[in-house]
Parts: sequence; C-alpha cells; structure tokens
Amino acid sequence: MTTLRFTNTLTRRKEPFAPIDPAAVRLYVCGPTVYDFAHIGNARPVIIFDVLFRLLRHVYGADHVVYARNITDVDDKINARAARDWPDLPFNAAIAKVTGTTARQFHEDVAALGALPPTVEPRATDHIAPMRALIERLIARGVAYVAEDHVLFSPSAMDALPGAPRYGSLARRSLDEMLAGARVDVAPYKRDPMDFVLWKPSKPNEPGWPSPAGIAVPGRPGWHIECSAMSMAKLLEPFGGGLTCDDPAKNTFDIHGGGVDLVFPHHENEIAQSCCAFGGQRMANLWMHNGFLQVEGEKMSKSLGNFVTIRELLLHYPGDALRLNMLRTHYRQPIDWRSDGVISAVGEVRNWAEWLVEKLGDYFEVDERLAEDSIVEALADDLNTPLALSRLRDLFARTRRNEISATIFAASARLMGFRHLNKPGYFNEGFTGNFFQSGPQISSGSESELRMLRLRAAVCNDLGHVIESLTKEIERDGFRVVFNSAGVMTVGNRTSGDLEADFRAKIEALMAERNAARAARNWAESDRLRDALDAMGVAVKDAKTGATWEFKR
RNA sequence: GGCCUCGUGGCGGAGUGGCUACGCAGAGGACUGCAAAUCCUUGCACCCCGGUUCGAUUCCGGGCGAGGCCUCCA
Repeated sequence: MTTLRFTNTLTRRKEPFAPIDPAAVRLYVCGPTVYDFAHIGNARPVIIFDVLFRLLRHVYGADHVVYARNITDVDDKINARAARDWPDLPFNAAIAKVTGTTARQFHEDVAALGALPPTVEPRATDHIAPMRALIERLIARGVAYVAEDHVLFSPSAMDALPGAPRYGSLARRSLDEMLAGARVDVAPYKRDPMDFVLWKPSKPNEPGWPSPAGIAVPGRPGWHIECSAMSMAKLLEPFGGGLTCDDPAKNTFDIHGGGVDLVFPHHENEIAQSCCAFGGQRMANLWMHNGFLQVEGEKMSKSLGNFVTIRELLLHYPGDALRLNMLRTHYRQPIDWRSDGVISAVGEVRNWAEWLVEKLGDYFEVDERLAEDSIVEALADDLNTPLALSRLRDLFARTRRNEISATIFAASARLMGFRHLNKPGYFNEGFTGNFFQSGPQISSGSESELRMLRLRAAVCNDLGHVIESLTKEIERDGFRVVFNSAGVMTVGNRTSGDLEADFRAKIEALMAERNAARAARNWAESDRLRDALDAMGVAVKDAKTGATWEFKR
C-alpha cells in the first residue's frame, strides 16, 4: 500500500500517516460561515482537502473514508445580513433564508470547482445539544466558568489540569507570549485576558437556545465550541467515542484541516476544548493547514476592490481552470491569485478536454481508481500537487503519442478532481470577452459554432500581449494598472489609488480598439473564418484599418 | 515586539550534494495554399556573504528581502 506522508502542524514536520482505523479514516475540515457568496480564498481549502479526500479514498477505499465539513450557521454576520435583506420577515425566518440560500450557493460553487460532497456536512444549529453537553463537562472539569451569563474557557486552568496538553502547543506559543502580543480589549467578565467564550447570552431578537450551566437567559454558542461538538458528533460518537466514553484513545480522530489563519486561536481552542472534555492528549493526530491566498499581490479586501467571489470567477472561467490554477501551488505555500495565471490555466485545461472528448467521446466516464501510480505517489508526498501536475502533463504527452491509453490520463486527471474534462464545449463557455470592461463582447447564442472556430481561444491567446503593452503604456504616464481576477481593470494614481475618470475613459477606449484590432487582424485574414462568420451573420470589417467585428443578430 | 513561513530562468513552479524538471510565454524548424492545431529543437535559473565538502542551488551560520499569524477571517 502506498505510504502517505503529510506535514503536521503539531510537529512542523513531514510524518508518515497511519490511520487509527484504516477501515474508517476520519477527516474534519472547517467549513464556511454562510452569510454571503464564498470568495476565492474560501475555495482554497475546499479544493485542497477535496484532493486529500480523493487520495484517501483511492488508498483506503471510497467506503472507508469519512469526511466531515461543517456549516456554521450561527454568527453575527448572518444576523446582520438577515436583518438587512429580509427586514419584513420574523428574525428566525430571515436567518433561515440567509443560511439556506448561502449554503445552496456554496454547494453550487464548489461543485463547479469539481469538489466531491463531503461524507457528512453538519450544521451548527443541529448540534446545540452536544455543545451544551461539552460545556457542562468543561465546567465540571474546572476549566470553564460562568460569568454574567457567559461561559468562558480558562487556558490557565487547562494548564493546571493533569493529562491535558499544554495550551498553545499547536500555535507554539506560551501563554506569556500570547499575552504580550494581545491587543484586544478585555471584556470585564473575563478572569483572564486569554479566556475565550464558550457560550454567550443572546441579545433580544437574536436566535437563542436554552443555556447550559443553569444560566437563565437563552444564549448561543461561541465559534470554537461548534467544531469540537460537530467533530465529536460525526467523527467520534459513531465510532465508539464521545462524552460517554472513558477511553481517551477513542476520542481522537485522524486529520483536521483548515486555513493557516485558523491555527490560532480557532484550532488551538478546539484542541483545548476537546482534550479537556475527553481527557485526551490529542483531538486529531494530524493537523493540516493550507497557506493564505492573495489577489494580485495584495490581501483580499473589499476596500481594495479585489474581493473576488467564486461565483464571479465562474462566470468567466471554467471551474477546472480555477482548480488547476489553485493546485499549481503547493497547498502550504502562499498563493498569489492573478488573472494571467488563470488564463494560462484555461488554455491548458481546455487542451486536455478537447483531446479527451475527441478520443473518448462526449460525456465519457472514467474510474479514478485507474489513475497512474506516479500521480498517486506525488499526492501521497504531502499533497505535492505541482509535482502531480507535471506528471499529469507527462501523461498527456504520452497519451497523445499513443504510448498510453487516454483512459489512464483521464482517470489521473479525475483523481485530482478535474471533473469537467468530459464535457464538450464546457471550456469555451468561460470566455465572454469581458476580460475588459469595454471592448468587443461576444454575445451568447452561437457558442458552439464559435467554439468550432476557436475564435475565443484566439482572443484569449492574444490577451497577454495586449495587457502587457497596454500596461506599459499606461504606467509610463505614472499610473498604476491593476487587473483583478475577474479581469476587471482599474487604473489609479500611483500614490493615491484614486481613479481618474477621464484617463480611465481614455484607457478603456484604447483597450476596446486594441482588442478589436487584435482579434480582427488575427482572424479576418482567414478566408475560412470569414466565410464561416458570414454564414453565421457576423460581420468582420477590414482588419488592416483597426476594424471591429460584431454580431448582426 | 513575539511566533512562523518563504526567496529557483520573462511568469508559475518541482526537485536534487556532482548529471535536464515541467507548464505558459519567447526563439528556430517541420507540416499546412494562408491561418489555427500538432510535432521537433532551443534558453550562462537557483537572493547575498561566509562555512562544511573533492564538489552546493541543494547542508550549517549570518545578512538582505517578501509574506503570514498574534483581532472576525479559509
């Protein structure tokens, strides 16, 4: 059997992976808080741990892996969104609307990215009772206390508890260090600045549940306790563990994943809660964390205008291309999400798809168990997706030389989660020409015909040059050009970042002209294309004079 | 300030104590009526300075640089 090795955040080392029970390998990943469309940063753990899930299924068998990814549907942001969007509904109904809609959008988005549904997808609101039970246990153990209708966890009490791990062992920080760095206003009811909330009273009009510990007013759980309770309900109790089990060994599961930013405090606190409640040393044996994602060299934020949702990207690029762009960087490395990267990914993935569909037929089926060992080995080595991709490319070259069967290549790609390579035309739906805000737009309605002509491919291939020369031109005048991942350009003053309306208009006009000229020049020279376009009712003006092309209908 | 990552050719990005990654872009060629597609060929790459070594991009030390976390965040 293939030996898996993964970097464990607990030890910061690459370690061989041995599941507690190979017949039931258990994986937990922190899922989304459902209040708005998921952004591209949210997509990273989804894709990374989807690859891990597929790898585990491949090695241990599809029926022997349990993957739990939660949905957090209790949160201040959800409440705020509910009040804003559904002011006329009763509050709880409004919240249900928000969480229901957002969860559905999330499922659609990640499906388009090729992610398998997890085995179980617990919701916080369905696990209030286990949370209360955990909290009661923590109070009984003396590591949590009630203050002003809150229940707080005390890390310093945990350090005094025999058998418990040291608080801070995941993040590798001592309590002193954390205090030194703390810049938070300390709530008055906390005995110690490091104490964190397990349960807090609900404000009037907020969703609330009966509180634990004899607290009279209704309340709601803190964020960290949710994951302890849901992992217990889905990964421990069905396997003989949980609060009724005295054996700490049964209260550890295999892998816990999430983004690096969750290491502290979220995962540190989960460990504290679970280990103190169960008397164990380890909540999970292996902790895996994916690196952060930046957009166009900057941290994603709404104020910078580079906040990009998955939904938005899917309007412009095929999901498989987004996946490829994501997997090109090792999961623990930071990734800079840039439009030129996505565009080159589109070209590559489209080549695969077109060849496979030609070879295996429209909507062919493959079994990912047929994936090449070289791919499995690369993934088995700490999910080395860049290496796996390079081997996949090698398989592609070999299958095109008829050295191996197309099925092997297709199965190998499928193991990495490329799900749409069997769909004819799918990879051309990503180009709407709106890489620029203005410029020629290809209307829909004749997509399949255009595909035959590779028209958009040509436009796409040429884009890099256009962008480059434009950018140079503009920057020569002291302006700064930024393309976000959705392909929307902003031109700003270098120092202030403010848009200069007139300059921007000029640029957009220039882009439109350039883009049209490029497309036309490249293509209008082809008799075959011109004839075909004519037949479709598309007019192509003279290419030599910077012409445009357009649809008549 | 504390903790932690990382620094490879135009871009992305593997890997290794001595021998080529790979993809995109670029250049040259083959094929094609032109174009596209495809195939072949091609590039003084490993931040700087010391050290270990017969030999370091790869190990050790220092420096410089980039980024993340410490506060809701994947």
